[in-house]
Amino acid sequence: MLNIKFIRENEKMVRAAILNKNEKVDLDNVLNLDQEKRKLQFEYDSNKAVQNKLSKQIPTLKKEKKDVSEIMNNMKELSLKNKNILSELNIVSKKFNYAMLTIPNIPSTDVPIGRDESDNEFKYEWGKKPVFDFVPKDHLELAKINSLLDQQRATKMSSSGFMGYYDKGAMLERALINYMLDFHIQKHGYTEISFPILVNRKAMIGTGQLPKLENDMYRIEQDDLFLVPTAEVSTTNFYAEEILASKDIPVKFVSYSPCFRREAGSYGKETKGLQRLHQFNKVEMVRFVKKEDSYIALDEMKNDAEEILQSLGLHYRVMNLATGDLSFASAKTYDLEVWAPGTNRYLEVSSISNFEDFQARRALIRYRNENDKLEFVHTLNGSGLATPRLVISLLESYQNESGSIDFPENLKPYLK
RNA sequence: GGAGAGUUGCCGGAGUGGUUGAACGGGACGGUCUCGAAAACCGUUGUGGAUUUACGUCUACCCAGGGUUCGAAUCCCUGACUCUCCGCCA
Repeated sequence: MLNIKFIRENEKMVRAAILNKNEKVDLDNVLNLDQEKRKLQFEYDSNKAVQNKLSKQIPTLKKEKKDVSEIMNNMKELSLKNKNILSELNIVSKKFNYAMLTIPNIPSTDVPIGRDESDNEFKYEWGKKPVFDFVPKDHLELAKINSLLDQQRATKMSSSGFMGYYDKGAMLERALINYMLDFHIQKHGYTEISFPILVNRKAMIGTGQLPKLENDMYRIEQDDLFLVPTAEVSTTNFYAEEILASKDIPVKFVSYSPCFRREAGSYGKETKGLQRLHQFNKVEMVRFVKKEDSYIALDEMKNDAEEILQSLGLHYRVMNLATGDLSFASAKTYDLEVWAPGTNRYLEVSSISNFEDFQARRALIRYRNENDKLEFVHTLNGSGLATPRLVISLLESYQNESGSIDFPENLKPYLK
């Protein structure tokens, strides 16, 4: 959520952000509601002031045994009038609050302006594409040869878009999760947490998935709970409605969770095999930092994620997302795209984002600064990493001509 | 799922209709005292909104949302959560 005062004073910038992010928001409506709300608030406050003042006189007058019937009658009228104003104010406030939730965050100044992912800016790459003296197979062929995946049975018991891992495949995935968690905990100083993957509406609004993406989320109607699309939701909401002491931040959390995405309308879009699933596993990093530190933290987190890929010897490139590809809540996002030689594509395995105070305003996460003043924290998160595409890249990068796989040394202790 | 108890400020805890943003105690912060510290004493100590150049003023908030009333932390209704006991259960 943006600060309404900021919106009033920087209307142009907000309009540009909405346009560049391909969002459809009626900003005029927001500004009108804001004005109307303030007008009603003023009316209510000044009427209430009169009412309170008169009301305080009543007990004294009564003690002096004076007749209060006339003043009471006047008060009745005043009170009724103000109640009407209040109910109007409540209606306008609700509309205003909702409208505020539909305004996206403003992209940082060094985010390239562009329509979609084709405008993402290439920053740099690490390693080289592996060279094979045979035609590399894609991960589905390799999985078949080694009996690692079973999509048919997953679909049988669930529905399309779900994947099953079998034998060494299941072990590999579990190994990766543990490997990455240990890596971030031991080498990068994160604290592991594990919180519900079924969360309420408020939490989903807090991190910005709602109201925009309701159709892309799995929802338990009976309880109005949502399956998280990422551990970001439960991890960032850890501190919702709390005030942190200056000494308690920065906070660095890492959390593993399954992630659920309906991906409504994305069928046929590079969905083969492990590329795009309704359910997948992911290790997620989240940071809470002071506002002046968030861009340094963003770079650190990008490195944290990169080191996983480096330690596994996988070639990848780093992209600075263009405004049109940036998520609703993000101010700046780096994507790490790992190379998959058999699929012959770069695959996104990590998004690392700085939300500045956008999520903190929604979820009400604040801290006391050195001067004891309350400030909104800056929140960040980054995948570290998502397993399915990492599995694709590992299988395809480390394949032999026979179809067997030689996993990197670092992973071997986890594969026993 | 059944029965009961509760939810007040940083914490403990009072407050059952009127000047209560909230007694009292603790903590924290500032000051006096001291070579320094402790003790003692004095003072300060919430958040949002509106308005103001500013000092300030007004308003809202005692789990949330409604209601009664001239007036609600206090009465009524609905909901959430916590605790205790019983049932069920990995």
